[in-house]
Amino acid sequence: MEAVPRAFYDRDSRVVAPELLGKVLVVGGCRGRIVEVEAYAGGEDPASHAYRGPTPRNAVMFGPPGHLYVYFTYGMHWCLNAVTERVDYPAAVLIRALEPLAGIALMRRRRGPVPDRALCAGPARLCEALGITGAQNRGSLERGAVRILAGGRTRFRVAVTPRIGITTARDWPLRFVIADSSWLSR
DNA sequence: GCTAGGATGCTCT
DNA sequence: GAGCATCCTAGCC
Repeated sequence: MEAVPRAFYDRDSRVVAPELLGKVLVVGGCRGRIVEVEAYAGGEDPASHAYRGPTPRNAVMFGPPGHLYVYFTYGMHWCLNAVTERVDYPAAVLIRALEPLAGIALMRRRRGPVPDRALCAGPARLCEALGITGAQNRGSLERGAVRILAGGRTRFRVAVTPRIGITTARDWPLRFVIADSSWLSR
């Protein structure tokens, strides 16, 4: 199946985020359906890493859409974003949970003894399950080692909630989930 | 089932 | 030096 084209990402992150639901993320032999995302919306979003302007860490958010923004947090965890919007406008969508589809034995080995329900239910958990680290930062989602495929499920109900794990702009309704999925982070 | 607290180090002030 | 887009374990219902 074809990867989602760059033009898909070249739109408002609040539009791209719900449209990523149901699509399939591929890394090597591992695949998972995207069931939970959060939008981080450019310079006007005080919860965004890019809110205070460009830094070495967030530089990729100011670059072209359709690339990976992978950052390290809490001293031990990696999290994965898809960069959206035009060059110089910093926005991204955080991938928060996947429904494991393929490569599940490898995911279990990487994650250790956790129930399958927790394999990819959280932004740092899915990065560990898929072997994603800062080495993948700036990679192309269209041509790189980590890709998102066009197509996927489209018949499901989308629920919108506040974002998780932030303190500023906590109430903005920018978390999107497949409502009846049993693979969500909470 | 639930909550509280600790791990651990990079990033920016 | 403070804060962090998190996760896991221990302890207690």
